[in-house]
This record gives sequence, structure tokens and C-alpha cells, in this order.
Amino acid sequence: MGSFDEQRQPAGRRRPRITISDVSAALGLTKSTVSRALNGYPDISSTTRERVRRTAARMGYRPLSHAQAIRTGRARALGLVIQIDDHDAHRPFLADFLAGISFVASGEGWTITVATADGEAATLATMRRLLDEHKVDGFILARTLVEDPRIALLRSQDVPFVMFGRTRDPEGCAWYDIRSEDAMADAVRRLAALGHRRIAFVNGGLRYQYSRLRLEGFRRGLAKAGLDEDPALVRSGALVPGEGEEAAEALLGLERPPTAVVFAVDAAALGLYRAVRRHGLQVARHVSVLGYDGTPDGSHADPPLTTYAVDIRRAGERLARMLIERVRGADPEGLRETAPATFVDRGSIAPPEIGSGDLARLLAAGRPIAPPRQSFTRQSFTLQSSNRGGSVRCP
Amino acid sequence: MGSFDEQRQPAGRRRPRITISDVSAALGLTKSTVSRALNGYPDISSTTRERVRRTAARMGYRPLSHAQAIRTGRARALGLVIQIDDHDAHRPFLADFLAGISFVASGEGWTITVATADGEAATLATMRRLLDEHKVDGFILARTLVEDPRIALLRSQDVPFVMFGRTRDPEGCAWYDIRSEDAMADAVRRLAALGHRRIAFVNGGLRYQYSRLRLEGFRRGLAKAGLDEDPALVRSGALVPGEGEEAAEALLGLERPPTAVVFAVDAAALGLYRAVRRHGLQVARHVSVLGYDGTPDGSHADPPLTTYAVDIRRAGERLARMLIERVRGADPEGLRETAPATFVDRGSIAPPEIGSGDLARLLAAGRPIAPPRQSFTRQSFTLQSSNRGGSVRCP
DNA sequence: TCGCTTGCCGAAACCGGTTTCGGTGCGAAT
DNA sequence: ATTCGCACCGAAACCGGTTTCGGCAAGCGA
Repeated sequence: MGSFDEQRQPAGRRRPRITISDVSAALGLTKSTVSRALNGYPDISSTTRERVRRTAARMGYRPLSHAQAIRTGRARALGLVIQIDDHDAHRPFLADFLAGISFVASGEGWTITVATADGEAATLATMRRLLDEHKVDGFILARTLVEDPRIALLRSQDVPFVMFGRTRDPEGCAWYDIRSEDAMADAVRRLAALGHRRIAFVNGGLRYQYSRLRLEGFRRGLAKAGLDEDPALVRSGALVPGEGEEAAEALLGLERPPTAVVFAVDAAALGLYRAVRRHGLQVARHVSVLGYDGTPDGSHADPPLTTYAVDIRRAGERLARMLIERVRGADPEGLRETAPATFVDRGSIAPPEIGSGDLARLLAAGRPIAPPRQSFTRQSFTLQSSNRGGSVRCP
Repeated sequence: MGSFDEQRQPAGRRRPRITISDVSAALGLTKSTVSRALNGYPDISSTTRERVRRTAARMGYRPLSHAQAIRTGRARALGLVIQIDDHDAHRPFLADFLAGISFVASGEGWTITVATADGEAATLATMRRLLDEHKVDGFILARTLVEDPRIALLRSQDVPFVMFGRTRDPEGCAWYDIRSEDAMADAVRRLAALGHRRIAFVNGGLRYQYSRLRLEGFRRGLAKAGLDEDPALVRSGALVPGEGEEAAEALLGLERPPTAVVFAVDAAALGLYRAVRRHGLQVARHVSVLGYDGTPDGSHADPPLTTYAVDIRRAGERLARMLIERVRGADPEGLRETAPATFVDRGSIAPPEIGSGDLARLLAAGRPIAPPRQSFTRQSFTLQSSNRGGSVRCP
């Protein structure tokens, strides 16, 4: 009946693997010849090599990476240690990042070993353990720090690694990075073109390498637009909505508040929404906001957050490929790559409806109608988010 | 200077591992004795066993899992295959899930091998590959399906696995699950207590096992509250905001629309916000919403989404421990566990301000002013989300 | 005292590969 | 006709563990 008996298995039994001995026996050769043929050693004739390759493929032979690792020390595994105490701004991207890495790794017959660690010390200890047990051949390092102890560790141990994010000292470092500094400069350009003169910048964590670059990009944008930098309009350390909210609150409390705010991190930008709403104002209309990352959350905000999207899956793909090449002996100098972010306009930026002065007056006046946060009274149809709008429209 | 020379390494050189031969040589015993002592074989005297254990620990010896695997077939690695074409409602949780798994795995000296796959066939192929190469000793299966081909595969191969989510046929299955059905029942109870009579339910994907349970819980809640089930108020297949929006739109278009909607998935519940906003109405005030999952996104909505939060990290921890025990030979019958979800009130439910009839009339009246989705004209102060409010307040 | 367990450990095979070291056959140079 | 070199492959050691098998000495009953 069945055309192919290959699938037939006695239930509950795993069929035994095909080993190199099976292949060599089928060919009438020795293990060593098969091994060298498959690994491309030059002392095997090309005809034999081809013959071995074909039968091995036909028999479905794939070497056991464990068995190889014990002799070669290489496990064909990429290491990824995720530091979980970090801000979780990047968490939504983890699946995509993994997908990219896995796609390339699987294609090459490699696997991914991931671990999480709580804190820098634990991260280093985990990496050490994985290396000590030869579990991985190298690491993908996400979130490059300005002073990154992981680099020091891996350099001293002479272990291959690639970074998501550039480094100051490039020695021995391969990387893939998004040119977020260009995005920040472009953000300023766009806002200036819309007519904004007071543009603020809320940076991320200063320990991360990217924050240096983004600030630099922001400044470059200001200079190109012919705008002076007001130190009061530059803040940092905002990685989550709460911190973004604080920063926004501080900016809105200035004598001359900004009419537009550029955030280095989307998650922080979402915090501005809360602050603006609390003051009875509206994003885009009263305050323009630009983020960076392209988080899905941003598209659910009201109005959806305009941002620069990052193709994180591709980052994973490139990094995996680079790391595999590095493990195979490629020079890190040749493995450095950057890509641009993509501008995604979703409506959170607009020409300034009112200037900084009017905005300050509006903010100082306080909220005309107190926010009926929990007003469920039938007689009033007042809608929370439209109070200010209503008062403007019906003076 | 340095107190401990242990850390001193010639730069660029990895210090050689300590092997079992090193330990046996130091003890004056043979490899086999050391191996059996460390693995608790009964034919080693307890005094020798202790002596071996102590010196091994002192020397920092840890067996190479690869070398073990080649003989024992066990790699001390947990497998996790993430199907990326699935709805991404669970993506924000991935980091926490991994953290839980990794925490337990690291403690036991195990590692985690993850892979992503695009589609069911690819998932099965990936699992087969990992098994074929002895890369993992078992799998953690997330998102149990009603008909789950992964279970069939693993059963036939006699491979240990644990599931996040119960199964219909429990044979050979160990699991950890959240009793989301209880959450759904509780949701109905709360809404009924607030005075809601027309309560809708928007389920997730019917191919997932959880959707059966949640529907069942919703029905139980209705019955307990003495409410009849209206088939028009039950929908399914909403996993992302877009689908949730569609479902909400359909519900709001009913002759007798619901005043409260229970969602099986937070991400879908966020879609209702958009629909409600488009109609110029407000969540909580006009339509109460209850979600499930506890996504961080929900807390940024306006008003923040009331939901049932799931401790996903703990799920990862429990599942990892269970799988390790299963690999060690534990019976699956004893490895089944459920836990409750936690109610998190963030303000998206309230007593119905207006009844279903008034709501229908409000909806039928339509939005007075069409939404100027991209109107940035200076002369018009019209704001998208305040039209309804403005028109009501300033007739 | 003898034989037979029993406890405990060493010797060696083994797992599935890789790598070193020789050894063979052949053509070309002497 | 030797010798030499070279291309090509087999034999065996090796990697770091586990597991089987066997042997020795002590303990025990007959």
C-alpha cells in the first residue's frame, strides 16, 4: 500500500540515527575518508568526494554536532544572553530578532542557545559558563554599552562575537547597526520644515552607545535647520513610558515649552501622550511627537505615533550570518554593516497650531475643565479627551 | 598585588578546561570511578563518592555535556520552537517566558535551545531536526492547539515534553496552565454586578485549546449571573487589534449592542478602543471592556485596559522544572498544574452610563463630522477624536 | 578451611565523530 | 631498473566522557 516505507516506524520507538559508520560501510570506505571527504580535505579525490557527498545526502546522514564538538571544540551554536533587568523597550522585538537569527542559523545547520541573566555580573557569569562548557561558539551581543564589559571578556578569551550596535573601540568587533543618528537628524529636519522652532530631544539611557549617536544626530539636525540648541530642551534617561512622561512634564513646564519633541525611544514617547492628555492638550495638534523603534504599541496610540521603524528581523539575520562567518575565521574588519531606519508617518506630527508662547499660556492656565476621569453621570456627555478641543472650538 | 591568581590569564588565551582525567589523576583514581561517583552509582563507596565530589568541586570540574551526550544521548538542553506566523499577541511575553525557563534551566546546569519556524510544517520539521541531532532532550510546547500535531510527533518518537496549556487527550502530557476560564467567568460576574445586562464575548482563535475553555468560562459566568446567552454577542477569531476592531464594529452595529465586551485576548481588546473612538464614544463610559493577558500595551490605552494578568515568568519556571523532571523519568500524570490569573482593574469597566437602547441610538445617529484623518490645516481646529464631544457640548 | 557472595574499584570498550600518521600504487625523473 | 614524489586512502589514536566486564579482597556460612 504505502509507497514509501521510510516513514513507517514501530510506534513509540525512535529510529536510530544514521552515523558516519553507516555511510562508510555503505560505501566500502573508512570513517576517516568519509569524514575528510565531507569536510573538504584536499587529500581526497574529487570523484570520491562527490560519491561520498551524494550517498551521505541520500542516506540522510548529518553529523552529530556533539560528537564533532568534543574533538573540534565547536558546537555549531550561536549564543545569545538577554539581560532582563534592562529596560524592556526592546522586548516586543525579541521574537522578530530571534526569527532572523534562527532563519539563518537553521539554514546553516546551526542552533541558538539563549539564556537570560539578571544584571551585568550574571550576564558575564552566564557567558563564561556557556563558553566553559563549549555550548556556544560565539555570541551575539545586543545593546552595545559605551563601556561594555562583555567585549572585554570575549576579547580576553579570544571568542568570536558580533554586536548589534557600533562600538567606540572597534578592535576585534564586528557589528550591524541602524544609523539612528540619521533618523534623529531627519526628525529635526521634518519638524523644522513643518514650522517648529522649539524642538526638544528626550534621549534614552546614556550608558547605551546608541544614545550618544542619537544625540549627535539630533544636534546635527538642529544645525542644518539653522536652529540653536537650547540645553533646557535636551533630556535623557527615558526608556519607559513613565520616564517619558516625567521628561515631557518637565519640558511642558518650561517658560518656553517645545512645540515638538523627538524621542530616542518609542516607549518613552508614549509617556508624553499621558502628560499631554493630563494637561487637556492633544498630541500632534498642540505638541508634535516623533519616536524611534517602530514599536507596535505606537500604532495603537491616539494619534498613532510617528516613528522610525527598525527592521529587527533583518538585523537578526545579518548578525547571525556575520557571527557564523566570524567563527569560521573571517576578519571582523570586513564584517561591519549599517542600515537606515524607515520613517513611518502615522500622524503624531503636524505644523504647530500655536506657538511656544501660546502653548505656555495654555499650560499655565491649567485645564479649563477638570478631567472627568471617572465621570459616569448620565446628564453630561462631556468626553474626556475632547475638553480642550471643545473649549477651543466653542469659545 | 592580586590576591588571587586564579583569574590571571595570559591575554588572548583561553585556559584549558578541567577534564575528568584531571580529576581522576588528582585523586589517584580512574576516570570510570570518578564518573560513577559523580553520577551516584551504587557501586562506589560513600566515602570515595564524597571525596570525589569535593575535589571535583574544588577543582571546578564540570562535565562537558557534549561528551556526555554522545554516549548517553542526553544533552541537558530544553527545546523551544516558536511559531512566528502565529498571532503575535504573546510576543511581549516572550522575554519573560524565556527568563522563567532560563532561570530554572541555568540552576540545573541545563541550557535552552530555541528556534523559530514559519508555519506548522516548518515547526514539525525543526523539531525533528533538533531531535535527530540530539540537540534537545525534550520540548516546551506553547499555545496548545485543539488538534496539535506536535503532540502526535513527540508521542510517536517517545520524546518528553510539557505543554503551556491543557490538552483534551491527556495521555502522556504534562502541562502548566492558567485557568483562564475562571477569569472569563469572573469577568462576567463583575460586569453583571456593575449592572450590565448585555455582555458580549470576543474569543481568540478557535484552533487554540484555550478558546474552548474561555468560551466555556464565559458561558458559566452568564449562567451564574442569570443572564441568557445571545449568540449575536459571541464572536471569535480576534487575535490582533485589527480583528478586535472588526468584531467590536460588528457588535456595535447590532440592533441591541452590548454595553460591555469581554475579550479573550488583550491585543484584540485594544482594537475595540479604535472602534469606540471612531464612533465618538468612550471606553468605560459607554462601553466597558475587559481583556485577558495583562499586556503592557493595555496600560497605555486610554483608559488603561482592565484585564486578567498572567504571570508568564512563573509559567516558564514551572514548565522548565517539569520538563527536566520528565526527562529524568518522572511520570507525566504527576506533572500537571494550573494557576489562576490575577484581576487588574485599570479603569476600562464601569457601570453602564446608558443602556443598550440609548447606546444604539447614539451609534445610529452617526458621527456628525467626518473624521479628518490627516487634516493639518491651520484654519480648522477640528480634531479627529473630539468631533463627537464637541458637537454634543456645543449644539 | 573452603567456597561463595558482596562491595568496591580498575581496565577496557564504546559513543560518533576528527585528525595524525603511514602505506600503497602510480607516473616521472635519474 | 631504481628512486623519488605525489595523490589518495586506511589504520589507529584521540576527544571527554559513560558503561560493561572482570577481578580482588573482605565477609559470611558451611
